Amino acid sequence: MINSLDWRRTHYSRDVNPEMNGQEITVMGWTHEIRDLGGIIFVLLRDRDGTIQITAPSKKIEKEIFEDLRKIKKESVIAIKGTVQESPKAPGGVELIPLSLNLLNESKQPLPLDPTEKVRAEIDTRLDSRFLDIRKPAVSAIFKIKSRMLHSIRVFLEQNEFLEINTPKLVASATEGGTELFPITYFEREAFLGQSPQLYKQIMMSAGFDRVYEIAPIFRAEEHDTLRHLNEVISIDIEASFMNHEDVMNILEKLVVQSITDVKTHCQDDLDVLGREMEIPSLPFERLSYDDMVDMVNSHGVALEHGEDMSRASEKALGEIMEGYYFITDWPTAIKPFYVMPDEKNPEKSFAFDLMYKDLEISSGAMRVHKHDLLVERIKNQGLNPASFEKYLAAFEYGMPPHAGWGLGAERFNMTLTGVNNIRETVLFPRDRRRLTP
RNA sequence: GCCCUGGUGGUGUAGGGGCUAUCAUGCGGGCCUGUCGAGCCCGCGACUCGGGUUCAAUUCCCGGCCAGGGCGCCA
Repeated sequence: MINSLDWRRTHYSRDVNPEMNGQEITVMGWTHEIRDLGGIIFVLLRDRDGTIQITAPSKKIEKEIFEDLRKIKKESVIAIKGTVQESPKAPGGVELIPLSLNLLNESKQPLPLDPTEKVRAEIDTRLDSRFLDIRKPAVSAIFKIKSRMLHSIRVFLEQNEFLEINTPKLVASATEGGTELFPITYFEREAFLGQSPQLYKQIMMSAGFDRVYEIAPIFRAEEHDTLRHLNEVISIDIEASFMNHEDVMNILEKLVVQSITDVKTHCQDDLDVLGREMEIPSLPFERLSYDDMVDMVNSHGVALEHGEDMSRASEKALGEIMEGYYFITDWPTAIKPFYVMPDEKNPEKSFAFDLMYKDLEISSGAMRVHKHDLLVERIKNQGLNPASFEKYLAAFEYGMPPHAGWGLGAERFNMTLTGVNNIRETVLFPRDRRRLTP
């Protein structure tokens, strides 16, 4: 038996088909299952995209390979050189008859969880041994979809003339208000992990980059403990000049539809593994005003005052009424951040919107205040100190164009694509209230 | 942060004041040439921690730790 990487993979399991009958190939991966029937051994070799059956009849292969094969432990890393054999009895109508076996690395036993899922493990156990958990097709499917989702979003934004930017995640100020920040030590000073690229992407509007996007982590030190919050998530942010809230809503809904279409086209196998039937939503998404939303929630038996932010109960009620993706618009100015532009005709209401999927908020955005004096007034009204926004406010004094933007939660969007109900499922190594490893 | 529930072999579970602690999967060994949740036989492996009640605690009580669920928080 060989034990070093002096071969190279010629095919992934999914590339092998019955038409390749007789061809000699090399596959590499993990031993998913081993069924030793005495005179014949079946090994399921799993790689990134599937499995292929290695079939070893004792009479037809070298005795040494046969003996080595029967000793291999589950989840070991192997490479097999073999001959493709068309066979109606094999899964997928094709199997590989081994000519040579290369044990690249043996796995310890017993395993901390079962990658074949005969016995399911709890999320906590799974996250502790995430490397093994992700070997399961139903888990890796989520991340292949996430990869495609992010790819399609980048393609869409580039097609629409957005420039990718990178803004700092180490920030000085804890004065943006709202969420709790994670304090860190920055040499002799205190600093924080960034909660949002909001202020920086707005500054870029003044810098003349009139369409920007960033896909990057944001950090929030909230002690929340729910299925839809984490302390580190990926935010997909855009900001665009010479646009209002309607313009960026149009961009957002088109982006969502294009991304769904792309995932459906390229990740059908992964969607199948997840048992996910994807429908491509039609455009435009329904626009529901905040006031109408409150009335609908109330008439569904859940109390919500006009002017109040949504409770979980009201989100759930709305999720029972509304289908798929929809916007909530015309939010009360008072419950939105200072940089959101009030409607000049009715300053109680703002040009802010949320994008919902059933009962889950996946994005929020707005047309922004671009006039310096109004912005200062809004900062004061929210009990914040304009002095701590000095560097941000300066960008508004020398030609800040009107602009709008939004932030889309990558994991929450991924949840709507994959149908998983725990946001932890959509992050390789999630960070929540208690978990900081692996 | 609040409320509820739980913590039993590697994993997932049943149970319960004293009995060899149940089952599945797994792991180790054996048999088996078409398995595909393979099958059959033999074996291995566990009561979260501290304190209390009791003749006796894995079981009851209190506390800690950890986890699951719900809510709150989430510019």
